[in-house]
Amino acid sequence: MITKELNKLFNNELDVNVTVIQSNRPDLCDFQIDEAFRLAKELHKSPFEIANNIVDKIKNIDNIDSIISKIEVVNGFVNISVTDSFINKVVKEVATTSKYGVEEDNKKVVMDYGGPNVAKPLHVGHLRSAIIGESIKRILKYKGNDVIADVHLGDYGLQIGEVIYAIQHDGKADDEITLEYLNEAYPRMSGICKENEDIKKECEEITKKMQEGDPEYNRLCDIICNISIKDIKGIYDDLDVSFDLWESERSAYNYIKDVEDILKNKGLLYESQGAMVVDVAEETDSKEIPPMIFQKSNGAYLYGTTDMATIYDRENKYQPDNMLYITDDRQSMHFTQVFRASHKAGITDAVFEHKGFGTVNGTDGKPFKTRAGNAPSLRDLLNETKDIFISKKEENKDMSEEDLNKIVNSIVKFADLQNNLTNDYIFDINKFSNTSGKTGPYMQYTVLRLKKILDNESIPTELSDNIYNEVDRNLRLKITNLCEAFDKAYENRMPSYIVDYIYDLANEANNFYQTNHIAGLDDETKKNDWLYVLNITVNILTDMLKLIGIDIPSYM
RNA sequence: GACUGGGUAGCUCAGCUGGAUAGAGCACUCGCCUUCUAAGCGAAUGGUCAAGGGUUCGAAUCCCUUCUCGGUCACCA
Repeated sequence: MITKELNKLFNNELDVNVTVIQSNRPDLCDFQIDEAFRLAKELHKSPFEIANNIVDKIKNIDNIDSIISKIEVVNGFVNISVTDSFINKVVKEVATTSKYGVEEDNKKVVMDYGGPNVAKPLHVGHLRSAIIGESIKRILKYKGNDVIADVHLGDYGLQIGEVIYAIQHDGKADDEITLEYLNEAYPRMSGICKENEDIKKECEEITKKMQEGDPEYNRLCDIICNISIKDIKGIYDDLDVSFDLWESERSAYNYIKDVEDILKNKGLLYESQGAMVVDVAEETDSKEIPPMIFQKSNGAYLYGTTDMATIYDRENKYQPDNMLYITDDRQSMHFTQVFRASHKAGITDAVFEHKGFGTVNGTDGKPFKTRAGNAPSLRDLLNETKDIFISKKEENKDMSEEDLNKIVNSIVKFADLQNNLTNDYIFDINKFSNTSGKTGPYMQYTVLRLKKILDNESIPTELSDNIYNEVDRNLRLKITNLCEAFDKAYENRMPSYIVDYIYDLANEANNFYQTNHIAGLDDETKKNDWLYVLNITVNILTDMLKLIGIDIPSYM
């Protein structure tokens, strides 16, 4: 918030455009302006001259002494330090403004994340889409946008055909179709279809007939979906991941015909190698973008078809400004095709965004697999994390399920979201169960111990002009930097910027905790000031943690 | 092969729309619990930012080349 205010103030007064940024040399100053170097060429003057000029102008601003305590030119950089009273003024602004001063936006956004496949058990790969998507959704909402989140189930594809094949060949009665059976049948069939072309063809045939409305296949599909969705909802509930819509591939089938007509009317659909496709290549492409396959040569529809139909449906129902997808980055080609085809067809003019995240790898750097060869289930991972956490301390055995769940979530989410989401990462259960250092539990612990101080005190509403020591000052400065961090996360759709901010703030707060004791303070002003600062710190930490899906347990 | 994303401390990663001395966590070493929760705090150690060249006042960051590891490239999602 300080850089924003200084930028506004300076650019009103200066004849050149400058940008104030956080200092990267805190030993020298609080803020800096690097513009002199850039302007040197433009203005044909030396950077030193320009920097001095900027400083002179700033020094002449009315009442500037109340804001800036020191401003000087060092090696062409303009170094600025602000007064304690100005820091306190901004801390008060942050504390009393709605959403700590984060400015609102008002777009309508449809988000598509989670994307679990019915009949396939959730594995660690699904963790990423769920928690990254959930966090981005909360960030978008916090910014004031109208967000509609759709889990968008994969419930009508080949995997269902494969499982139906298994059910029929295993001679399973309806009541014998259980979650355990599905968890076993899908990976088995998936393996068989890779080896056996004939069986694969049969499964494809079943899939196609189901999509064409075969009553028996659709009845079995219902059974499979009901069982699987119940399980999926249970896990998402535990992860505190929620959706406004539970639409799916299957629900998109209602709109395929409409989209097909539009494509035909516009002459965009044509036959190629037996399939019906939409050409999406553009002249500026640096690589070949193959056409989007709308309908397979055997008549069945694909992921791209249902995605287009879904886009058509969303446009009709919500007229969103943006449609945002959170999936594995390996799907980026698919989305390029779908987005282009949709814009060409004119079924929406919404801005499409695909945020592709990296793959979860094992400690060997290869896609994560258990010894049995399949990806480990999400449920197992969460349980194992919980067990390891409980084993860390004797008292943990007595924690409530609710608190344990909050901690397991914080461990898993904080570990994931602190990474740059576009990169792959190595999944290591030891890292995911770590509770000290840059981890979720560290954040929760920080909040709890600060809260303990506030518990029996009344929270002051006034803040004096004083700052009492360097640690105190650092904490207050960090508080004033929330808006910048938030906006960076918002604009880039990257929760990791918020994670970084929370971690830095918690670090400063723990530093403060260690250095400055409030209990037994005689100086009432100092005590009030510190309570004020700690209170706003706790509030910010709590709210920002909430944005990455982390709640504070009652005790730890 | 084309396109694309990586290669930064022993390990896992930040930093990448160029800025002053490259940062965290884990691990290792040393201090700090009669004072609000030690799941904490402080200090120390650890780097040719894959290699080479270029642009620039300034490069981990931008450009080129090479090496190396992933991923994608028409009927899976």
